[in-house]
Amino acid sequence: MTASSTRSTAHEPHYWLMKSEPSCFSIDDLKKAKIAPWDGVRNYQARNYMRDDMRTGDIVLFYHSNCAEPGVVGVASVAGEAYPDHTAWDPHSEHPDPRSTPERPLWYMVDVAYVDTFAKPVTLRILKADPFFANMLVVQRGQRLSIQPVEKRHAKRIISLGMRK
DNA sequence: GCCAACGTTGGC
DNA sequence: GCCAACGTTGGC
Repeated sequence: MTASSTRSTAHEPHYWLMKSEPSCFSIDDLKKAKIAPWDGVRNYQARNYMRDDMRTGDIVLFYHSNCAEPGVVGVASVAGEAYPDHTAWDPHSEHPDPRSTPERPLWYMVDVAYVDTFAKPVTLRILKADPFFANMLVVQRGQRLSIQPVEKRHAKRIISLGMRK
């Protein structure tokens, strides 16, 4: 084990669920963009996941929230490690925060790359109805965190459900 | 549109 | 450090 190997060698990807309101940024928007910064996160826990725990190649379950059929609609991947969210110090952005400056960034983001859109969305209703998913964060009452770690077994099952015609 | 649950703010 | 008030999230 060399000093550089901890981060630079291939590792088991981690799995994440990332929420977006489709009226704001949908999986179709990501498909068109191919790769996009996940900006605007203004929650410390979600920031910490992006800044401290996400690695290039991690798998993202793209979740549509606050819409008619909330649920996982496709797959993306983390395209690079976190960097300062410059929209925070832009007073004209959607989520300005004057506490964050280029010298002392408060908020961070990662780039996310489009991978695939599910043939059939795996809706929150489906997840809640299946005991296999019972301890996923997203099905817990009152869970609002917009970026959540997901167990590999849950991610694998959701992806296989979603890909099924 | 309603509203419960949550995270943050700020007075004390 | 407590906690009430407030703004936000997000399912329904």
